[in-house]
Order: sequence, then structure tokens, then C-alpha cells
Amino acid sequence: MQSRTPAPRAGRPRSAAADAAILAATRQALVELGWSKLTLSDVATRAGVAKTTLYRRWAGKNELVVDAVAELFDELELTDHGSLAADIEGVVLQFAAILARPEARSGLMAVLAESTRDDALRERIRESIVDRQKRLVLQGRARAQRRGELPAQADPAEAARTVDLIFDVVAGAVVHRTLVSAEPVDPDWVRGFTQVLLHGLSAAEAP
Amino acid sequence: MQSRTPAPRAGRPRSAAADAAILAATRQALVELGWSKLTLSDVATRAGVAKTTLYRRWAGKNELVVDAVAELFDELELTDHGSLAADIEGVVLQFAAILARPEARSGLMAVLAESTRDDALRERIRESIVDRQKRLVLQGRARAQRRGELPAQADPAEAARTVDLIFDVVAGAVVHRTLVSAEPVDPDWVRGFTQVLLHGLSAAEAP
DNA sequence: GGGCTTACGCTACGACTCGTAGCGTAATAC
DNA sequence: GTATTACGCTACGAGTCGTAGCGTAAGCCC
Repeated sequence: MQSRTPAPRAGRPRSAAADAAILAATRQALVELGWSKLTLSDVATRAGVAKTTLYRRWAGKNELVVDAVAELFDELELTDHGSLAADIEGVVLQFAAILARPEARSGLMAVLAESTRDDALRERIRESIVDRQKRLVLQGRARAQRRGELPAQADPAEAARTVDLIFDVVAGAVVHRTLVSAEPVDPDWVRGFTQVLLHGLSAAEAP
Repeated sequence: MQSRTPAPRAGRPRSAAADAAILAATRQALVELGWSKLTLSDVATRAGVAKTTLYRRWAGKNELVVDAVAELFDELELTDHGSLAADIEGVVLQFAAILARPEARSGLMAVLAESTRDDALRERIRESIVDRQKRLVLQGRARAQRRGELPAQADPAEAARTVDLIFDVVAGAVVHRTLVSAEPVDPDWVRGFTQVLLHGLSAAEAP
């Protein structure tokens, strides 16, 4: 995450095991303590490393939590269910399952809050979390266009705006349902949501 | 906010001016410092009150910020623009204008993050912020049904689910656009969003 | 093997924030 | 007046932060 060069040429290499232990310890601390009570000293103790090691690798709490939470989104993928509606329902359920985990809930919202005042942090979040999600929208859209379920848009700028819109609607609705309304994203809800997304409110209200 | 009884019977009453000064100072501190660097001592100094006065009125940082942010949403109202689409566009623009303010951005997300581990805080947020927004959905929906733009739903449980869904989609999309994508909610975006919400993706993509 | 370079563990430190206790004073109700 | 509550102020222990310094460990290259 924080180092792209696996072989910095000379000297003792950084322990990859320590990295994994630290990120796992961070998630565990998020579950048990939440964001505000999480301290780097505590994470270091849980991971079995010295506090100074943490500060050598991450600039602070924000960056550490971003990396720890980002790993949760690795498993996201868009499996082909045969139709656009089924594909959407599948990926929404995956996304919701991740957001349902307590380490994602408390950690993600907190770093997003911090990112409103820290552009570098926002960029880090975008690279390691947001763009990974948005890629799924692009995939699903292209797949649906191949199937003929969605019309192709000639203007690339217009298409980009549409993708952004879909992304904000899908991710926003799931996040809001999970973290603000604090209600479960169950198959029933996902079905209703997909119905609205594809066919609109007026059509969806009269099945 | 924290006291519903305006006349507690005896003794020196609490200064209403101090309340207003503290909440205003909190918002100012949110703008200048952000959530994580905001301290109650600093707020007390800005407001011209003693730190102990803050602790006598609020349990902590979370509750104070909730009240300070909640006041921002007082101005939300659903003006009648003649059609459901216009009504939605109007209220979404209002909502986005509030979220665009830095004191709302950093404060709201942070307390939401904290609320994932604090049920009392979540309830406080629901009462003073979320429910005030959801009321608009109920109003707009009833108005559209009177106009004949939306069908009436016989089953009240089904209707409640629909209102919850609309609320999560609208609020979620705007919040995600503003705070995660960090892109402006301009009239163009609102038009596209309303189009998708009312008529669905397949229809909206081919204007 | 020896030497170079970097990572690690450990300790200690000043600076800061937290939330509370205690006390004298100010403002209202009766 | 008197009772009662709110306020300002000071001081305090506890906890956290991020860093410096030092000795040791683990790899590369000759």
C-alpha cells in the first residue's frame, strides 16, 4: 500500500509479516474500540511491534486506517448473473456485506470525515477504496450494453457523467442505508432498490 | 436541544445567549480546525465561556457537534414547484447547499462515524437531523400523489418501506456525491439524478 | 567470512488534551 | 432578604501524541 518498490536495493527489508499483523490489529482495534478511542500505541501492542515501527511506515492514524479498511474491499467482484438487474443485486449485496462489518463502519466514515480537510488523504482513499468500487460500475455497464440492456452513449464525456451518477446513487444509497438509517441491506431492499434504479420511481411503485 | 424544560423552577437560569455563542463557536472551530483537532477548550475560548460550562451542558464533543450541525438543517423546506421533478430538484439543491458548507462536511460525517458505536448518539442524530430530512420525503410523496404523479399504495407497511428507500437513495446519493466523490451538486447533476430516480436508468440514458 | 545499509525494539521525553473538583461570585424565584 | 442554581476560574492526575537516541537484527555485496 504505502510502498510500491518491493526491493529498495540495500539494507534489511521491511517485514511483510509486520505489515499484515499491523493492519489486522488495526481492524481488530476498530471493532473493539472504534475510531476515536483507537490509539497507535494500542495497535502496536496488539500487533506485537514497537510503536516507532508504526510511525516509520504510516504518517498517522488516518493513513493506517485507510490501508486497513481498504483490504476489506479486495474481495469485491462483479460476477455475471445473466442480467443487469441480477448483476446489480449481486454486487450491492457484496458491498453491503462489507459495510456491515464493524471495522468498516467505524473506520470508513471516520477517514471520510477527515478527508474533507486533507486532500492527500482523500486521494489515498480514492485510489485504494473508491476507484476499486467504481471499476465495477464500468464493468457492469459495459456488460449490460453488450447484452443490449442499456443503450450505448456516443459522447464519452456524457458517458463518464452517467457512470459517476450511477456510482454515487448505488454506493450512496447502500452507505446511507447501512450507516445512517442503520437498517439491514437484505434481499428485499436490494430488489426494491434495483427496481427503482432501472425503471424509476413511478414504475417501481406499481409492480 | 439538550433541555426541553425552559423553566426549571428556581435558581439562576441558563444563559440562552451562551448556548447560541457556543454552537456558533463550534461551527467556526469545525471550519477552521476540522473534527479531529477541535477541542472543547478551544470552543469555550471562542465562545467566551468557561470550559466547565460546556461540560455542564453537553456530555462531550459528539453531542455538542450534533447540536451545532443540526441547526444548519433548520432551513430545509419543500417548496411547491408544481411538479414532482421540480420539487425534488429544489430540495436536493437545498440539501446539497448545506452539505457544501465545511462545518457540515467535517462535522456530520464524524458524528455519524462515532454513532456506529454509540446508540444514544445515533438516536440523537436521528431526532435532530435525519428525521427532519425524512419528513420532506413524506411531504413530497403525498403532494405528488395528490397531483396524480405517483400511485397511492394501499399497504401502509409497503408505503413505509418505499419512503425509507427513497430517502436512502436521495440523501445517500447527495452525500456520496458531496463527501466521497467530492464533486459539486450542480443543477446539471440534479437534473440527471432526478431523471434516473423518476424514470430509471434505461429511460434516462436515452433522453 | 567482513562490511555496509536499513529496519526494528526499547526507553524516555515535552507538549498537549481530557474531564473533574473546588471555591467564590452572579443571577433569578419566592 | 434567602434559597437555589449557573457561571468563571484555577488546578489537577491521567492519558495520548509524535520524536529522539541508542543498541541490535537482518538482509545485500565483495
